[in-house]
Amino acid sequence: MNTIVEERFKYLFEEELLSKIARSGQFKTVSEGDLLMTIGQKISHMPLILSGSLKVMTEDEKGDDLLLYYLEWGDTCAMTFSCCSKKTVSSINVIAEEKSEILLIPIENMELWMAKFSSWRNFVLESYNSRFSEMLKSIDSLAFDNMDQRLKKYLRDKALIARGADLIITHADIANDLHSSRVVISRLMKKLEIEGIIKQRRNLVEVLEFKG
DNA sequence: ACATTAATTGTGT
DNA sequence: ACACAATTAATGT
Repeated sequence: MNTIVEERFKYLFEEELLSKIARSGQFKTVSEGDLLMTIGQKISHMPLILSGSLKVMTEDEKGDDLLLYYLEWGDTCAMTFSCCSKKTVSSINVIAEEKSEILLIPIENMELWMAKFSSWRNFVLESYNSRFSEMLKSIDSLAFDNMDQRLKKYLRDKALIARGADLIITHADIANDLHSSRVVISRLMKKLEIEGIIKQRRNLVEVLEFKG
């Protein structure tokens, strides 16, 4: 497992940090649908994603899930970072999108490494930044309520994560992730199909844009 | 292979 | 948003 940590982060971190990561990190594999973190839970570790992808969501008052963003390898959870200085509970749900390998780092190490390693500091800040701006975009398009854009982005992201154009998914699933209703998704999907952006059969969406 | 059923998708109001 | 029609996949006989 040392090897996979190196592979992923060799170019980001110096030797000393790499070995500390490998030593203090707790390796874990999760399979699709596994819950890594739920709202209200105390945060004791921050996850580094080695492979696979995770889905980060909040809940609204009604308990509906709202997708915030995906995490892929090389990412870390920005929300964890914002919580780590104070002892706070999670305000998000994190579930595995697919079979994934992660490394759990105790949050005590965060502050330590932040002070000691500039590469770590950069990594965390960078990650925090990009997640933050992604969330801003999400909120933006949510406010303007143009589902078109949101759906297209969703499909693109999804195809990227699946590393392929074929998504095994139903309209209802999409509607849940996007906080919309199945009917409007169906209508938009129909449009996209006519526009030649996607093709679909039952339980399958092909994103034509993503093909070699 | 066929019929039955369930789940997904399409459409009009 | 709702109801219903049409289509497709899953299952049993």
